[in-house]
Amino acid sequence: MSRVLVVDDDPQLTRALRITLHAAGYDVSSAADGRTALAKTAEDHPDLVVLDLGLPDLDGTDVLAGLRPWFTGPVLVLSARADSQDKVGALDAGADDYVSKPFDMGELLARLRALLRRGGPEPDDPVVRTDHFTVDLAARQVTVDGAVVRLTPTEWGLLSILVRAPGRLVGQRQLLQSVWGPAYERETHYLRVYMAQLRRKLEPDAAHPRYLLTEPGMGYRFRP
Amino acid sequence: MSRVLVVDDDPQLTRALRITLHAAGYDVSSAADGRTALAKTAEDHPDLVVLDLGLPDLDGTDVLAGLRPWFTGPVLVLSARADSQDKVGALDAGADDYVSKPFDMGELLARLRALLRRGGPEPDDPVVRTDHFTVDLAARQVTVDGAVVRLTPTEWGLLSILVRAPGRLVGQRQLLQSVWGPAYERETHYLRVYMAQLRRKLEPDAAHPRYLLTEPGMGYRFRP
DNA sequence: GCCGCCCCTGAGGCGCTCTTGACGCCGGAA
DNA sequence: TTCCGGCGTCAAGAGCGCCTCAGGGGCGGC
Repeated sequence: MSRVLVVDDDPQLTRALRITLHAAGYDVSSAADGRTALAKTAEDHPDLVVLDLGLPDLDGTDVLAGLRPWFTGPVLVLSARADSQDKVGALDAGADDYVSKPFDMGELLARLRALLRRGGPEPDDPVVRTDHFTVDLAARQVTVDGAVVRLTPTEWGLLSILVRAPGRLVGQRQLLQSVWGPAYERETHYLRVYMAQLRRKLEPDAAHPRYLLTEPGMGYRFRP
Repeated sequence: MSRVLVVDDDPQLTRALRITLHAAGYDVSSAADGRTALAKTAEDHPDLVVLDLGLPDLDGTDVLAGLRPWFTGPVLVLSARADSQDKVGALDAGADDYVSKPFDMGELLARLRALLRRGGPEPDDPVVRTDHFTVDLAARQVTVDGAVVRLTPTEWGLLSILVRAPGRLVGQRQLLQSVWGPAYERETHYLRVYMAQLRRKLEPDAAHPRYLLTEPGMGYRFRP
């Protein structure tokens, strides 16, 4: 999960942010003044910094200036001042967003999500490779030994689910629900037919699958 | 110089934004409703979209939904509503920033700068070439074997989306949403008619497409 | 008002995909 | 051993998606 550094000198607000962010699934660290903030950012390399402008030792803009030359992640500025002039200053100093206090926690979280979505880490390598075939999830294309192989929509639906959970067992019910819909939970025969087709198209030896494995009574598993 | 698309149904505000943004050095185009917004974005591919949520034809969220699958630039949402719930909804629907009306023009400009700074320079090669035809996305012109070919607006909308995602499969829903609007998601027949026209105009052998490929049941793909 | 272009709609035909059924194999339980 | 449930394979029909061709209607230019 993403790591967030909270910089604020108000222990109460810091605590509230810690709890909320942690509950939202973030890995949180904090700093109470500007120097610590700079040091911790250099040390931890967080994915995002939440920066309060009112700090005891340094002006918030100075922290921004110290951060920006080398820190490439997004910075969200918190401030008690709602003046447009302050916002413009902070944004032009390198902040990516500016939220005035008091703020709504839900909105803050949404803004964090938006920032992380954009700047965030490359969303998992969308290409899955094995020794015999590759699956390009973004382009929706499958190649076997370098040659493009055409899949039907149903085949693709099945394969993409399995491939997105490499090594993990995917239950039959889950596969049927995702590909055919909730009404088809019991049609396990469909799975057998289409898994056979996928194996014929992808496996080097369809009779002895190396990548698309059956877990009898449970479901199927993609082994990279 | 960055290109900005302003989507708003209030002519007065649109005009004010046009003037201010132009004075700030941006290249501005505008749209007064959702359908036009989607079409213009697909055609012009601006660097940034300023989107008012209150539009006459579509809900602003629908426009966002139609944009997001393929438009990678930042979207700044304008809205008369300051409710946190609305902000969260828009941000999670894919907006990168949210500004409530009335707003300070200086702040808006600062936020635009912040968004564009992060989005970075668009290294998009505006000319796509194949052995048989050339698509100039900036000039909106297509040449086949050196001769200029005229496309209708709908044909161009379709082609430009496909050509901007070379090698990638583009779903029929996404194409219909982007070119015709969210209400036409099911009209797959439109796609067939216009793909046929594009093939007649661009492909060396329309009956056996080399560049504009059909993926039955899923969508279409441009193969460079 | 007339004309041309563009968009939408419909009918027909074809190929392919999904679905369904029948059958054999295998391992475990009775 | 026999029975049985789960799995894999093969095959065939129904139905749907796709392509082509053609025509009507709307809108803007002249």
